Amino acid sequence: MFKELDPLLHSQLRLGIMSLLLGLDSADFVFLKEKTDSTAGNLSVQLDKLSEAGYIQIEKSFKGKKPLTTCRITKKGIKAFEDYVNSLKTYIK
Amino acid sequence: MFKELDPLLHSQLRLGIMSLLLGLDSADFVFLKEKTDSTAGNLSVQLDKLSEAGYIQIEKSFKGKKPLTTCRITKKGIKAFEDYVNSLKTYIK
DNA sequence: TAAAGTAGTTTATAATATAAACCAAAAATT
DNA sequence: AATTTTTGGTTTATATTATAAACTACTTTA
Repeated sequence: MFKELDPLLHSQLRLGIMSLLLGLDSADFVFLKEKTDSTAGNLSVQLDKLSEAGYIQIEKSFKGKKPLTTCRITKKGIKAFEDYVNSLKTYIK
Repeated sequence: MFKELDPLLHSQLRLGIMSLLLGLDSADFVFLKEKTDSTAGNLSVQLDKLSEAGYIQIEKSFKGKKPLTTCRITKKGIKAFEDYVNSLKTYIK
């Protein structure tokens, strides 16, 4: 009947992050924060969860003197997103 | 960018309930429990929430000697579901 | 008549999302 | 040059949620 919805992706903010990353080579913390209209704290936590699940890869460096957190979606993340969308389709016709 | 996802519908079980009710005139508790593969407790709670939001209408009666809980989606519920699906589309392309 | 099943509700618990508070460094202001 | 503000985050606390467990009331079956 209905397929399970990956709880890691069934979250507004995490889904937004993944949606953005899917269409880009990479995105940094500030960009994601602006596009998802989230608070830094919430974003930080959700990025960690996606990273721990292996759905994204996080690289910390510096841009000049400022910290720079760069995120990329992984193959596993792409697969998970696709599966999630397919599962969703069992609910929305 | 991304539209808000109605938190009342952004829940696996409640979305499943609404999805079922959308395609039927009505459905009873036992039917919904089987189709959504949920526990009675969880189903009871989630039906109440949908009902309190005005997304469904619940009617309690008896079928012979057994209690019968019949649910129907309301116009408001249909609208909310449609809005939810449209919002989702901003995330899944 | 005792045990098991049906159709639920209520309550407790675990997980989640989110915000608030915090930190270190850099940049801007006085 | 000292103080304030901003930037780019992390950590911790809180409120909400989902879920399961426990319970109720009645019915059916053995």
